[in-house]
Amino acid sequence: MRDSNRPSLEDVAALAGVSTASISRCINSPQKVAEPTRKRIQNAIETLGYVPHFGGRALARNRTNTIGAIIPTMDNAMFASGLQAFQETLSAARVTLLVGSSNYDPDQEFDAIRSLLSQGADGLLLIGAARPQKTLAFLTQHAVPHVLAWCCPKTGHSPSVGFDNQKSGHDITAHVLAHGHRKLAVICGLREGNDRATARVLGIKQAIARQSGAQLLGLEECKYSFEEAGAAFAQLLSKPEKPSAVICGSDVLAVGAMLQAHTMGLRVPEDISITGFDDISLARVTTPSLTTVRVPQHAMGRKAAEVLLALLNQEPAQTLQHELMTTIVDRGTLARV
Amino acid sequence: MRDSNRPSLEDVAALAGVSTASISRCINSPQKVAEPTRKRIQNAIETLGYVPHFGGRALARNRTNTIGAIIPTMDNAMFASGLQAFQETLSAARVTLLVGSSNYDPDQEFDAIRSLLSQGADGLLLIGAARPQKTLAFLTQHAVPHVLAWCCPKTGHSPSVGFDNQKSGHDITAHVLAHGHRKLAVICGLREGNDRATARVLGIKQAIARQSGAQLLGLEECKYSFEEAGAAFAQLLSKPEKPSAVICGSDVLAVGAMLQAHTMGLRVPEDISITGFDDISLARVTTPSLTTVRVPQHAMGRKAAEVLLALLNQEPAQTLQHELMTTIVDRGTLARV
DNA sequence: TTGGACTATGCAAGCGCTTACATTCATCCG
DNA sequence: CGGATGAATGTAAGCGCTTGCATAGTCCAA
Repeated sequence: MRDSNRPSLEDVAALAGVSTASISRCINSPQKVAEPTRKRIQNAIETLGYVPHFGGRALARNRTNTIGAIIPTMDNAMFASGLQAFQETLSAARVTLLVGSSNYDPDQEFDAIRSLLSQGADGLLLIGAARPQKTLAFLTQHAVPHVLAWCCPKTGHSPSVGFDNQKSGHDITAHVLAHGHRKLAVICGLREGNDRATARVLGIKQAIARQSGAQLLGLEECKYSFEEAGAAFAQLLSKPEKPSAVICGSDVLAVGAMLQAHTMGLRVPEDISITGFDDISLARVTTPSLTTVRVPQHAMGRKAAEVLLALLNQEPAQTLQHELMTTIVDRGTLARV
Repeated sequence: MRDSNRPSLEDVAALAGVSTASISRCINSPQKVAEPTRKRIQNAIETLGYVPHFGGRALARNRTNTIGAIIPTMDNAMFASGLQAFQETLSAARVTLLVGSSNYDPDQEFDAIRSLLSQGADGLLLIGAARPQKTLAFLTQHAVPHVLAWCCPKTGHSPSVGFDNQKSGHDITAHVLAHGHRKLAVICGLREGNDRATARVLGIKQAIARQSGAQLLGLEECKYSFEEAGAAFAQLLSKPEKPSAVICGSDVLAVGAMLQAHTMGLRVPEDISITGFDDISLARVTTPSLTTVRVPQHAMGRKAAEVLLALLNQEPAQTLQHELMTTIVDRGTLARV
């Protein structure tokens, strides 16, 4: 069982002629070891190519310096740069990132949570606030340090770093209304179990309700793919009364809609306006480029890491909810009517 | 030190009235435990909410069931879906993914390798084959099971799953030449330490060399950003002799070039043809959509995971180098001349 | 009835590291 | 000069789990 190749503390100790305790101290708090001994130990470590054994360390310390992130999927630029920033910040603090994905499925998320914890994650990054009771109970029972991101829950006592999806949904809609649109339609992601999508739609509806004369002609839910969004768009435009603007809950949806509009021979924004949400790189690239809501992904990822690290170090938290601001990026897909 | 909240094997054993060994067996090889005992143990586990301690397990088994992936950055769709497939495949095998990033910097990669290994990674996924001697020596010294992806090295004895970057570069260039273009220019990523970018350019040059009358008017290297690619494009077109086609080493570069072309009032492909590489979702979205090289990201990620898992399970490897095929996706940015 | 072959379970020795406590030794002050 | 002080190092007890081996029980064939 003992892997003869791998040097252990004991081997280093033997070579350096000190006890294992000194080696351990030399690695973890060098100032506790006298200069000459330290040098001798360093040498021994180098010659043997010693790397501390993770299991032993984790067992003794009861801490792994590992943090898990569970995101719906990496295959959507929506989370990519946030996750990248998260990882970089952790890495700077010598903490490693474990990744799991949920595919927007609460059960898969639950599995991933358990899996990452059983892999020793000291804490977790989770997307959004809504989850089944079972999951919440589990998090509570095991007292899992975690932070919620991409959302900004007004209730609950989990720390969070995110933005107000509802308000942002409201804002972009108000912006569309301010451009004179009154007949609106919406394409959003599947809302079940997805509080961000739900909140965005809520905000959209709210804004519409507040504007006299404005009406919501239709709302389609679909997965975050160009194809499904295209189909949803076609569906919305198949009705007798056509919207003048389609508000989308994500850039991917908006681009899918634009692609479909193009296929249908509709000009954007002359024949129909379309807005997105997230401001991923896609948004800059379409013709015309997409009017959308910019989400501070990078800042969110970094901040989430900071909050989580502070949590693990038992640093007193100043604030529980960190709300970042979104901004509307006016580009070319929203016309005045 | 003992975290009183967390139940240990011993607690479960006490509650179920069996020895810790039985619990362990019940978890790891249930068939070794009699039905009634198993039930009793299951119950005890549930009531206590027992989760095996990672450190203890890792120490006893000398294995973590964790695999590390080090990619240049997650913030580029180029790796996203490959990584997602990789993660999903691992997850199905109950293995967890650790992520590190290198930012295309060999030193950062080396750090990440050490960091992930010290975090107990049983194996590694690395992008590309070229790395400094120091890194190679480290991998050898520690006998790190690893697979290289996104490349297809003809030499070396590391298992790999990828495609032939040079051949693909050659192919897309031949395709451009077949469309009658003779005056070409290239935008590629920074080649130092990036064997994929290097190989692609090599293939491009090779194809040009093989075609009489064809010439490479210019080559610009830059980071994978729209802005830098745009600048590179402008630079290429500032020379007295203009290319009729610009071959780009990545879709991001190609899109940056297209954006810049648009700014400069050049029509694609009427005034200038542009090709990409990778076929990320961006490529479908531009107007016109991008003619590019499709890289089998998903298949590559899945296969890489399979190979790595087999490696860790000491399964005899049939093949060392898994070469997947790329295909040219003809869309709208390549004109005939 | 008895012994052999199994099966189910327990015992206890690690796995490699950290750390509280003990020991040693040099230093310094009264 | 003796003892108090404190720095440097060693000793050894875990941390929670796995697993080889020992033991106890069960069943069946001779």
